[in-house]
Amino acid sequence: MFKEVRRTVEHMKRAPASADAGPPRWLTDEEQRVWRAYIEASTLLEDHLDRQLQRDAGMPHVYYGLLVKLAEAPSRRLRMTELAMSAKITRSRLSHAVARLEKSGWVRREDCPSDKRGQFAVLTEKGQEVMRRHAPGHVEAVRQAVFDRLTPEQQKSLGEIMGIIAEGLQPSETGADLPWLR
Amino acid sequence: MFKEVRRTVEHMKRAPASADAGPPRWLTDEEQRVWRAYIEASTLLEDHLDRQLQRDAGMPHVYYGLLVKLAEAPSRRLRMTELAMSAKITRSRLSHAVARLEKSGWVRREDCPSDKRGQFAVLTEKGQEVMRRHAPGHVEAVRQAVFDRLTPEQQKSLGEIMGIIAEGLQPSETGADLPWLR
DNA sequence: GGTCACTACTTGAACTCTCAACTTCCACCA
DNA sequence: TGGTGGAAGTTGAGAGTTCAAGTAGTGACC
Repeated sequence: MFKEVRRTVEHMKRAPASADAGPPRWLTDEEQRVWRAYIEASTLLEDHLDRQLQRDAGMPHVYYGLLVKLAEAPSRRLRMTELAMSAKITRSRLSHAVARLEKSGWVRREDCPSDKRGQFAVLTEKGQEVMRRHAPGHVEAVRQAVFDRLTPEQQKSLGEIMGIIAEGLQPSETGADLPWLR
Repeated sequence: MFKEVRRTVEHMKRAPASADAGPPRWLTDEEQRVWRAYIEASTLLEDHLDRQLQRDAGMPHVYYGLLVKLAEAPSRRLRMTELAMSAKITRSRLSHAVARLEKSGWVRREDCPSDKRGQFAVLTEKGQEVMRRHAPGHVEAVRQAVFDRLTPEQQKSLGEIMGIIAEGLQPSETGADLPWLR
């Protein structure tokens, strides 16, 4: 992915005032193959699941994920920020999403009694019904695209690898740039 | 991810006229952990790279990927459909994207001499310049988020796994629902 | 050489997401 | 008790994406 760029860059003079840390650590050919495979698979997979869910359930994959989180939560309700955190998205994105899910009748908002700024997103009966109806199709799509194609070792590996990457992107330090704190 | 849904579904009567193929093959707890890790990592990673590139280079990650493809291509030009195929996106999405990249001066369109319906997307000098300037920062971001955290075995594994998934999502059959044929 | 199915690409509207305000409320502390 | 800084959530505008429909050109067949 960076080969041709490197060719262009390598004969370039280092900018004198540049405050970077040494020469760019380009990806090796093998690393490039891995990275390309990742980009292609994740692009195709997200497209595939979005399309399946949009067609069958009338919502994008992320929105479906929000309903799942709510279904898993005690009393099928979660504070907005908790939900954003759990879905790894910004509160703004969530606000818009919940507005739309509310319009579809699958989620409703409730005020938080203990904190007047707070809002709960609550899965409605209609929301549960839509999940019952479409969960099987969705799991099947995930299976076909991912689990049916991987050996148990590869599945284990995938979980470990993605766990490491996810962890690395949400450092515990204060001031970390996490979507739900933006 | 599907546990609570299962709980709701399992005591449900099978719809008599349903034309599905047997009971839903729910994900096991372990599969759910893997899937959740994948969703979280890919969400966070795409957010991270989008943000880095938007801040530094003024474009989203996908658009940057298009410039990379063009930089790698002979004469730094590709037919629209080839580019869409190589980036795994729809031609419509690409049309809009190229329109924007053209407005920024990083890409220009050229007519195809041999097929009057055809268009080339061509990386401009300004486009090459923007890549020279921002490739190092982007590679560094990818390294920090992914390669620096994985062992060589994990990297190899990741490449194989994502290769399998990508392959599975672009079957060679005619009539396959591929984004760039939509 | 006419027509017809198909290919290449674009377009506009509806939808989603980002970014930067903005409102409201909480917690702390003087 | 009355600031004040930060937290919770929303909003609107602009950017990006999808979907369905459109234009225009190709090529194969009769």
